Amino acid sequence: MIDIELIRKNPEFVKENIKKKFQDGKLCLVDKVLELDKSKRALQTEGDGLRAQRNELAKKIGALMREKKLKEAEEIKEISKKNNERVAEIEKECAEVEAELKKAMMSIPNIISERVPLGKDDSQNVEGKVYLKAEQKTFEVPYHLDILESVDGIDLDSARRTSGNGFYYLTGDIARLHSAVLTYARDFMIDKGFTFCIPPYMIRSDVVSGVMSFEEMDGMMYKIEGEDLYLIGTSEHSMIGRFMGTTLPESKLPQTLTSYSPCFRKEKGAHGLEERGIYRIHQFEKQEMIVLCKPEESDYWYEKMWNYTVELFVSMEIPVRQLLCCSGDLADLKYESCDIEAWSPRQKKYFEVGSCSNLTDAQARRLGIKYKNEKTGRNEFVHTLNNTVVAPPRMLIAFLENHLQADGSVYIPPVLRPYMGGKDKIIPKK
RNA sequence: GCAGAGAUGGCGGAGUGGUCGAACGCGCACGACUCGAAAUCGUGUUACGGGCAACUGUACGGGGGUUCGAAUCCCUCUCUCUGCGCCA
Repeated sequence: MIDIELIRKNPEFVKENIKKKFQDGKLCLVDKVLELDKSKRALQTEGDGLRAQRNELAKKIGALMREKKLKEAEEIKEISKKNNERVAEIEKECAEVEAELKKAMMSIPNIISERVPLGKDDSQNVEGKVYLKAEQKTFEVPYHLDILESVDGIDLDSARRTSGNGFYYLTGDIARLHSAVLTYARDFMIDKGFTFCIPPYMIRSDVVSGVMSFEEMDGMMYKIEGEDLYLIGTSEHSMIGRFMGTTLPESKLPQTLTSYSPCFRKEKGAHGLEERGIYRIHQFEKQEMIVLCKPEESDYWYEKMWNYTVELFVSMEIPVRQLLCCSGDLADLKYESCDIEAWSPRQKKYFEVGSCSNLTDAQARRLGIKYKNEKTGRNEFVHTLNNTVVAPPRMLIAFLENHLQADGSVYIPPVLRPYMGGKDKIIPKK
C-alpha cells in the first residue's frame, strides 16, 4: 500500500508507475481513490461536527442532572437521540467509503525503483551478473530424482502413501546433507551479523491477511481445522508479523534477522516435469533473512542481502546468476526484486533458488510497522526487505546436478564437510 | 483443560457511569541555580485522523452491546498472573 498523500499530491506520477507495470486497467483506481478520499473527508468532517455536538449535549445533561433539573435534561436527551441517529447514518456511510478506499489503495502497486528494467512479464526479466562459470559436464546429467535414488536418498512411494503427492522422505546422507546445508547457511548468516530466530510455524488469520492478499492465502495457506491458525508458507510471515502494529525506537534499527522454519504450501494447480520431483512441494525447509530498516538504508540492504545469497552458493561451489525482475513481473507490494538462480547442468539453464525483495514502506504501512525518527520526532514507517538464504530440498537439485561426478558419486565442497562428519563425497549404492 | 485475578501513557500506578486523554510517581526534554555537575525548583511530555487555521474527532488489550453519555456496566475473543489438572 502506498502513501495516499502521494496520490493526492502527484496522481500523474502514480499513474506513470502503473503504466510502467503494464497494469493500465488500474489507472482508473487513482481517480477513484481521489474521489473516495474526498467524500471520506467530507463525511468525516460532518461526522466530527455531529460528534462534537453529542459530546457537548452529554456534558449539558450531566450538569443538569447534578442540578436536579430533570425535565430539562430529558428534553436535551431527546435532541441528542435524534442527533445520534444522524451520526449512525454517517458512520455507516463513512465505513463503506473507507472500505472501498482501502480496497482501491491495496490494488495500487508500490512505486518501483528506477533501476527496475521495464518489461511485460517474466520473459523480459534481465540477466545480471554471473558468478562461477558453469563447467561443461563430460557426461549426461540425469533427472535429480534419479540421482537421489542412486544414492538411496529418497523414498517418494512411502510418502505418497502416508501424505500424498508433494511429500518426501529424505534418507541417509541426503537427509544429512539437507540439514548440513541449513546449518551451514544459518552459521553463515550469523557470521554476517544477523540474529538467528526460530519463529512460530502457525499464525492467526489476522496476521495472514496482513501479510498477503486473499488470493495468495487461498492458493497457499493450510488451515488448522477448528482453530484460528494457519501453517506458515514462509518464515517471513511470522517474522514480519512479529512487528505488526509496533513502533520501534530508532536505535533498534536496522533489525537484521535470519530465521529457520519449515514451510507449508498448497501449491494449487498442475505443474510440468521441471516442477516435479522435489522442486515444488507441500513441505520444505528454509533459512530466510529479513531486514527492517530506515527508509534511506533500504537500497543498501537490498544489495547486501542478495549478495549474501550469491556468496553462500559460491562458497558451496554452485554457479549462480542474478536475474533482475522486470516491472511487469514485479509483485504489487515490491519496489525492487531479483531472483538468485542456480545453474542446472541437466537443463542447461538457470532456475530459481531464491528471491530478494525490497518492499520499501508498502508492507510496513499495511501492517503498521513504524519507528521513531529522532530527527523529526515523528513516527514513520520502516522499510522491509526479505530474501531467501537457502531453501533445501530445492537447492539440493542444483547441488546434486552440479556436484555429480562421472563415477556417480556426489562431491561435497569443503565448507559443508564439518557438517557431514568430514565426508568429501556421497557414494552411490551397489 | 478447570477455577480465580488481571490488561490503563515510555515505565510504575490511580480511577467503578458525566467536569477523565486520564491523578500521583519515575523517566525524558527544555529552562533556572552552578565555574561545571549532582541535588533542588519551574515548564513541557500519548498516538492516529480531519482542517489554511481557530479548532475538532477517535482510541484505556481486540470486537460487539446497554446509555443522552462508558476506562468504569453487559457479552465475546485474545493475552498475562496464581492455583489445580494434563503433557513432550
